[in-house]
Amino acid sequence: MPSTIRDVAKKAKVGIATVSRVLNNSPAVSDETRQRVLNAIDELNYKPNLIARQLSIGKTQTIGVILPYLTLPSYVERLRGIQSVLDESNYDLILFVAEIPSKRDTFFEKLADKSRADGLIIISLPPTDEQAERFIHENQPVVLVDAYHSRLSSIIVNDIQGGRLATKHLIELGHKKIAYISDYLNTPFYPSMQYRYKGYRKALEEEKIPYYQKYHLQGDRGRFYAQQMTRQLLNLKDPPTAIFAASDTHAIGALDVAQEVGIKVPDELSVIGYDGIRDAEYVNLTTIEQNLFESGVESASMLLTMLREKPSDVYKAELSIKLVIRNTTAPPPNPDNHNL
Amino acid sequence: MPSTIRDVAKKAKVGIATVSRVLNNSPAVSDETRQRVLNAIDELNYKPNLIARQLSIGKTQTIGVILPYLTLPSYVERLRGIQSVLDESNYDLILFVAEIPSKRDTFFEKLADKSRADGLIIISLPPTDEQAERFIHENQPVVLVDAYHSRLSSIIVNDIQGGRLATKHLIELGHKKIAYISDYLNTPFYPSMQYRYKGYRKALEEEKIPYYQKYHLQGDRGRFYAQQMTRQLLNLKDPPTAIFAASDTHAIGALDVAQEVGIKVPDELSVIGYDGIRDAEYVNLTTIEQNLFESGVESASMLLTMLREKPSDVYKAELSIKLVIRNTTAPPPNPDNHNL
DNA sequence: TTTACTAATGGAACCGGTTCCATGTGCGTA
DNA sequence: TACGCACATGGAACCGGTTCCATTAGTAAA
Repeated sequence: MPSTIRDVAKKAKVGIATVSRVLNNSPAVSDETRQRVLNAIDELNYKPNLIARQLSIGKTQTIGVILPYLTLPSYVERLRGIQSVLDESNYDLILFVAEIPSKRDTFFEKLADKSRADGLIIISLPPTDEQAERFIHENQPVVLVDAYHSRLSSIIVNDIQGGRLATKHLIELGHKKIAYISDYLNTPFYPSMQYRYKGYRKALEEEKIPYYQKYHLQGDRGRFYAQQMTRQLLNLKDPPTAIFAASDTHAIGALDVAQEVGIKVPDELSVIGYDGIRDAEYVNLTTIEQNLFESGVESASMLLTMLREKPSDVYKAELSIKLVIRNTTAPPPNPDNHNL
Repeated sequence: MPSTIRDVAKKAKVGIATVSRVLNNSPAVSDETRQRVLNAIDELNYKPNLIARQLSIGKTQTIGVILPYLTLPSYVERLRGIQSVLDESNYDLILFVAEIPSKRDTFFEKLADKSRADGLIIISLPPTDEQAERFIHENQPVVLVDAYHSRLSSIIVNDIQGGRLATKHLIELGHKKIAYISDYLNTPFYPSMQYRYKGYRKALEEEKIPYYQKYHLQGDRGRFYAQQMTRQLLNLKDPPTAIFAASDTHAIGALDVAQEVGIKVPDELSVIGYDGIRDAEYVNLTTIEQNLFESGVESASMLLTMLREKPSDVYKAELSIKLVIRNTTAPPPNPDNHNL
């Protein structure tokens, strides 16, 4: 029913190759012929068939994005960044949400070859060596965000550094009883939680602050479980004076509980988050800000560059982080712990 | 480089048609032949080319989703619902975010014909008559969510009813000074805000509560502007005793300000939201809950049904809403306004 | 005037699947 | 024994673009 390039060619009394040239802005067409073709296109209300074009040139003009969750704002922020770049390009975005680990493997498999997407952006889902090998073998360009593999390009944040920075901030304020709450550290998703934890341990060690097992809690993902962990911490005989939450979502859960039980933040309890989601600003949360939106922008730009230039090496970029001090951290309540 | 159906045919010593039959589980292949083909596929590590298939059958196996923002949780929730259904189907999801109105038109135009997607789900972006006509003419299946057009299928919420319900709840608690805050009502996005407002007016009228212009504020989208509007309301000489916020995001902004200026919710000020996003539960917000995730599920299911059954009529579904009473609404402070 | 080169153009092959249609084989039935 | 039919199967055409290559015309150089 819809008209094809051959209809246009017939109407304009030219060959199909010429129509194709006009469509692709080839200079090798005379102005007069071009105009005839354009008129014919107009009259027939012709729209080129994208699929046919894709088959012919062997590209999908599509970028696949794979991420673990849509429920957490940090992923959505990254996605927004990606989307904003792709929107300016000729690439469409297909979205895959791998809420359970088996999906991740399915998606990796499904997208390994180029038949669905010309390239992939993978957020917080580190591929196995075997999977990475597959991408390389199939020549499928991949950019990892918040995940790392030596053979693939990536945009990462120095989470050890970030964890250290957050913990140091609390130590400098005079805290000694510093808790760390996070997702389960051994999940395949969100490996950065582990690095943040390493940074936490490192800072404690450097500053000769003892580490207490009881101040280190892990739980299921999300604000609700962060609340539970916080309750547990605050119920200790010797509760922490500060909580380093491995994500802003965790931190907000901690703030919920503080408010609920009437503990004043930051006077009685300091809370520092990590990520820099929008809500962090709203609740005035001190946090380690990694520019999430920017990480999406960077990853998409990197991938587009790779598609354009087909580099033989992988790209590695590290995004900067910064400590943003707001109103949820302060020196601990008992003055004998203060710095001078 | 990758092997094709002809390679497989050669290896298995069969015709290409037979290979195709095996790929498509046609019963018209003998077990023995089928096995030979499967072995060949295995040996060659053959993967069918999706694009070629799409061109051949004239379908993209892709659903386009167009939504205005990724910044607000309500859209993301709907998207999640859509995603969860599509994930179980053979359809991929291409995402288009129309942050500015001109993008909306571009996307509508780009996706009007079937060359990029077999069907569309459009969230909160009502098409013009002309655009709707275009979809119909191109035979492009469309499901609108939180938007309405008589000639297109849609999943809507009775927002007038919802606005009425919220307002009545406040009135029944004894409030007479009830404010309404929302986005600008005349934006092309999020037309439901208007209906909620109508419901608000209707309830006031029915209960013979006077409407005051000063209690009706509009502003830019988002929590921040909701905060501003709330400050403005609370600074009135005769401030409202209750605020009906047109979205939970607005309501949360209102709660921020109440806390900031030390006004107790719900004792001194009642706040009711609308939507039922996750955060509403966290902050214990009384709200009109429309099942956002469910609306996504429903729209995707509807679209898949349409693709399967090619109905001549449009589908219209209305999702139910319910009042969820939590801890942000209570009778107004001065007792003389109470019900008996 | 012939030759050489460039510019504009058309036809055919190709991308890798699906599917229509023709062919061959084996079996039951008249 | 001949006929008809169902079942497997293969070949070719097709989907609608892109592109290689050949052809023609026009112009500058020899």
